[in-house]
Amino acid sequence: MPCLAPVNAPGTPHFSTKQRILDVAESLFAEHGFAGTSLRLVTSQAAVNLAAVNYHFGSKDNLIAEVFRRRMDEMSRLRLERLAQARRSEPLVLEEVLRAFIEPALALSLDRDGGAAFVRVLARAYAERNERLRKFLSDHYGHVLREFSHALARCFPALDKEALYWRLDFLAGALTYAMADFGLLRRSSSASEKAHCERAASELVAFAAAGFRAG
Amino acid sequence: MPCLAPVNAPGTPHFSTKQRILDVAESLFAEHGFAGTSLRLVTSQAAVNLAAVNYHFGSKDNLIAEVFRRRMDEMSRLRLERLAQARRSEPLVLEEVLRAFIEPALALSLDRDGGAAFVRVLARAYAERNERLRKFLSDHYGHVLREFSHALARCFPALDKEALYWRLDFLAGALTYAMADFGLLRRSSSASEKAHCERAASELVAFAAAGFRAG
DNA sequence: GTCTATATAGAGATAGAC
DNA sequence: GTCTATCTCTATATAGAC
Repeated sequence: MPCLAPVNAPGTPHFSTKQRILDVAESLFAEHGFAGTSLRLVTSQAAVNLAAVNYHFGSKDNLIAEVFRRRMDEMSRLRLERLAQARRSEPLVLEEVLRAFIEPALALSLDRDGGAAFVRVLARAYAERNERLRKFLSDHYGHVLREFSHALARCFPALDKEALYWRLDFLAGALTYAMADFGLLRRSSSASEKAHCERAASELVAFAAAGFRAG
Repeated sequence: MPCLAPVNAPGTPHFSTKQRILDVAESLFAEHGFAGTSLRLVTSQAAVNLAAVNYHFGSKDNLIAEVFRRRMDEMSRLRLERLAQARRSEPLVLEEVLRAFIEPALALSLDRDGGAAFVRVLARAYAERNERLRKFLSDHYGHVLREFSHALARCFPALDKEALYWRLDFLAGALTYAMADFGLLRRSSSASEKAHCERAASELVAFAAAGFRAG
C-alpha cells in the first residue's frame, strides 16, 4: 500500500515517503516560494498524509533546510574538489577557478531528477531576507565562498579586497540568474537542455574571466 | 483624524491612506516576500483599516502591481532617456550604454524614501515564477530591455545574438544581485550608503564592459 | 509509520453602517 | 472614504486510533 506514487518514474519502485516529500517540496518551493507553498499542497501532491511532514521533519522550516542540505552538500563538495584540482597547477589559471565554481552549479540543473528545480529554489533563497535561512546557508556553506575568494585573490594579488568581493558578487549574481533562467528576453529554444547549460557555462566563464581581468 | 500616521516624517503632514499603504507594502514585500506578507500586517503597520486595501486597490494582486508601477515607470523612463543620450554620440560607447542601464537602477536604492526596499522587491520578482507578475513586467517593461539589446548589438555587430542575450542576462543578474546586496561575504561597512552605491556602479560598469568585450 | 480528526490561528475579501 | 463585523477558506501543528 505505501509508496509507488504517480510521480515515481517507471521501474523505480520504491521511494520512501520522506524522499517523495522532499522531491515534491523542492519542486513546489521552486514554483511558489516557501511562504507560497503549503504543506497541504506538498502532501497531497506527494500522495502522502498531511501529518507525514510533521512526523518526518518536525516543522516546515526543517523541511526547507533539509531540501537545501541534500543538494548543497553535494554541490559544495564538488566545487571544493574542482578547486583543489585547479590549485594543483602552477600558476593558478583563472578560468579553472571559475569553472570550478560555475560548472557544479550548472551541472545540478542537468540532474535527471529535480536539480533544475533546486537551482530556482536557490535563487529564491538569495532573495529571501529570512535570517534563519541566511544564517543556515552562511554557517554551512560560507566556507566554500571564502575558499574561492582566497583562490581568486591569488590570481589577482594586486586587486584590492573590496574590488574582489564586488566581482565575486557579480559572478554569483550572474550565475544564479542564468541558472534559474530568469531572463525576460526569450532565446532560441531549439537547443537541448544539455547544450543550453553547456553554452551558459562557457559564456559565463568567458564573461566573468574578462570581468575579473578588467583594468 | 485621518493621516499623520507615526511612519510619516516630521514636517510632512499629509500622506494619503493610499500612499501609506503603498510605502508600507513595498517595505514588507521586500522583507517577507509577496506570499509572506499579509494584508493585515500591511494595514496595521500603515495604521489604516484592514478594508482599506480592498477599497483602494481591489485586491492584493493589484496592490503588488501598483507597487511595481510607481517605481518602474520612473526607472524605465530614466534608462531610456540616458540611452537616447548615449546614442547621440558616434561611435556608440559601450560604457555609456552600460551606465544608462545600471545607474538608474542603483540610483533607486539611494532615494531617500523606500527605493532601497524596492530594489529588493524587484529581485524577488525575478525569483518568482508567478506568471501574472512576469507577464505584467514583460508587457510593461520588456521594451526597455529590447532597446538595450539593440544598442548593445550595435556596439558588437560581430557578436551573435545568442551570446549577446547571455551577456545581457549576466549583466541583469549581477546588477540585481548587487542592488539587493545579497552577498554572503560581508564587506567593509565603513562606507556611506551613497559611496557604496557609486562604488558598486563603477565596479559593475568595468566588470560588464570587459565581459561584453570578451573574445 | 500512517491514518482521521481536530485545535487554533490566520488569511483575503465583502457587506453595510456611518 | 473609513469603520466594524463577519463570511469563507486555508494554514500549521498535534492528539490519538490503528
